Amino acid sequence: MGKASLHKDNLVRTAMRLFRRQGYASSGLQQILAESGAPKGSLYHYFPDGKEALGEAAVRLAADMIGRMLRDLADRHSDPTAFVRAYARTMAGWMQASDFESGCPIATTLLETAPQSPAITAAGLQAIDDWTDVIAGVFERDGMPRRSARTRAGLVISAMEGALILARVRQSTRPILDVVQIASASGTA
Amino acid sequence: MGKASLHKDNLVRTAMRLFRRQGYASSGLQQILAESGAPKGSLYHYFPDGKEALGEAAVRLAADMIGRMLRDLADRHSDPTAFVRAYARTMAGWMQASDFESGCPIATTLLETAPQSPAITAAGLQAIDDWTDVIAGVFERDGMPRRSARTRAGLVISAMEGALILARVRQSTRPILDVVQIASASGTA
DNA sequence: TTCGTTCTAGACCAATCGTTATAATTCTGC
DNA sequence: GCAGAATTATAACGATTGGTCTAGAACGAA
Repeated sequence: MGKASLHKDNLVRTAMRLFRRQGYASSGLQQILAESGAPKGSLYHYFPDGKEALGEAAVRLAADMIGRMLRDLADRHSDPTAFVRAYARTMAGWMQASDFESGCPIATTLLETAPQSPAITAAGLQAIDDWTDVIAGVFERDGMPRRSARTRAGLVISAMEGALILARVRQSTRPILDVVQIASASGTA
Repeated sequence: MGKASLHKDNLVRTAMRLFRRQGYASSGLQQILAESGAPKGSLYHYFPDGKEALGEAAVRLAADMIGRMLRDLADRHSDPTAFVRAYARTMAGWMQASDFESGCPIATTLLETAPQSPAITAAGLQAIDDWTDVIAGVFERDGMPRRSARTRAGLVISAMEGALILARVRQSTRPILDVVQIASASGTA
């Protein structure tokens, strides 16, 4: 047990990478197969429901990755501003490392499929809920009321998602780093 | 003169609508042709460079639409918070009217093509620059220094782009309406 | 009417799309 | 070694992809 099927993992990882860079529809199963190194016949064995199931798995994997990263940062930073700054710096680093070709690993897929594909949309919803929990927790821990903390967390996610779009178009990490201002702003009426 | 070719306009309009809802790669030229009502032979007559040129035109049309809307709201609202609130309400209305199927008319296309396609990326860059000008103008008019105003405008755009993603996934206009808080927040260190 | 331009139809291209079915292979427990 | 399950290869499916080419229809000006 625990093998968790190397080939299956490679398929999902490769799908995530390609969906992130070039989108869901543009990434053919052939390309995913080829770049993952998984055997041709293994795709429909591990994913009998085809591409949509692979898309869902890719979104779930991405959600886990980001979620783990956020939890790690939340453990190391009690101050919300410092936390969001670390978050922004991490994403900016990824963006730069990809030469501004890869942003959020779920945004493109979701925009192409939500809400038409229930499976992928549900996976995306869980991802956003999970991230919201973590980020709101940091604000709450700092004394912010629960409801405000969740709204603020949503704003951080929105701003980050948008910033990852602007960064690719502008070919600059500036929009990403500016997101930190959301954390330190005072609440509104 | 000024006919501006009805068929060409219909092609671009239809392309914008479809790219917005289902993405750039998922929208075939056949579908665009069919839904636009334009003659089959007219596509490559008006767009000899093919789909990419159509994508660029769609992005430019969308940029114009949003730009005009923003300028109209900027004329009617001198208070930045009121302006962003009106902006958010407009976008929320569109989102709801489309049954949460259509968000930003350029985001999906850009995520699928930037920065690989220089033409589409350039069109997207101009769009964002234009919107930034309008929004920053409202903040400046309210007394905010120019640099801060432009940064804040970028945050509003980022937050709105991200909120349009979250809205589709959540099937709720809440994330969009929350963007107004960006306008009324105090600046940061 | 005639000429030249603008526009459109239609056939066709090779390539790829996601998917299915069947058969062969490899692995695992006994 | 044998049986059965898990995995993989291969071929083919119909549909569609974006793009090209040629022929001709519709048009405007002289």
